[in-house]
Amino acid sequence: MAKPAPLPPKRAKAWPDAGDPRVDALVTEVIGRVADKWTMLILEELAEYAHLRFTQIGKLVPGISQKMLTQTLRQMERDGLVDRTVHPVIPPHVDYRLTDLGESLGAAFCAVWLWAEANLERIEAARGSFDGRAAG
Amino acid sequence: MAKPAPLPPKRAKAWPDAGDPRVDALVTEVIGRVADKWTMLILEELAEYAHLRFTQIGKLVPGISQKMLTQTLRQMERDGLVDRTVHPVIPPHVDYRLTDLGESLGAAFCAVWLWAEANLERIEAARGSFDGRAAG
DNA sequence: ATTTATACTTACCTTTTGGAGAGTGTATTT
DNA sequence: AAATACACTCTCCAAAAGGTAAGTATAAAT
Repeated sequence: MAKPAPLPPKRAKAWPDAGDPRVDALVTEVIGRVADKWTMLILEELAEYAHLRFTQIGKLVPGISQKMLTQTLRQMERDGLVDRTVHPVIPPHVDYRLTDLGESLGAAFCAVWLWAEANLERIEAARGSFDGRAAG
Repeated sequence: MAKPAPLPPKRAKAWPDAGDPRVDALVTEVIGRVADKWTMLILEELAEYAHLRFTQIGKLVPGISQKMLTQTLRQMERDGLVDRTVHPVIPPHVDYRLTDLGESLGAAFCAVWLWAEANLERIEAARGSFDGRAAG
């Protein structure tokens, strides 16, 4: 046949419905911004310690560079996830803590974290069998 | 002072505890892999339609290129999130559907999706006030 | 006979991401 | 007198992500 296949019927929805395309685009953008490696790792540390200073976060998050630390914290601040408090003393003293919004994201993302933890073995098994099939 | 500041006390844990560093690293890797833009968008479409073909997904996910579509689907298959069924006919016919693992990730990620949807306005407001402060 | 549908792969090129390392300014510690 | 703590910023460079466009094979529709 040289005619495009029609879409199958939708399932009963178990997912927030894709309504307004502008809202969808924004949601997508927000998720893309928020669901990244460094943001999640910093979020976790701040969820654990309530308030931390710049260099402390740098030590707690393994492998992060100063550049990424600054950049990620600025983004999180801009998005309203963290509060940044500057104490104008010498040497400088800056505290970071989660806002209510940041806490609620932490709570939501917790489910994904738990999923990853709970399904690590299944994922590794799937990869093993996939790679086995591919490589022979 | 020229001595490093000590860490503040930990809070009561509301987060899955960071235990074994190897598990942590794997969880982080899995989250980094799984929580990306295209994976999430494809996941959503497959959650909505149960089974879809390659070009159908391409049309449903706005802006995705063939390359990214193939690449992301392969990764999802390798990680055990989707099943790929090839019908050896001409022209080729390939169906994609979520596995149980994929469905469960969709369920977990749903909370983040809902969070983003629910807090869009707060995020935009935060950005507006941040940018306002910065630009003067 | 030409176009279209299907599900890709491959090669090339641009954009984005991110790491390394040096610089800033001052006060306390050694 | 020299090093350290702090919270960055800036520049340069390498690597990774990702887009575009062309190619593949074949049968059905026009």
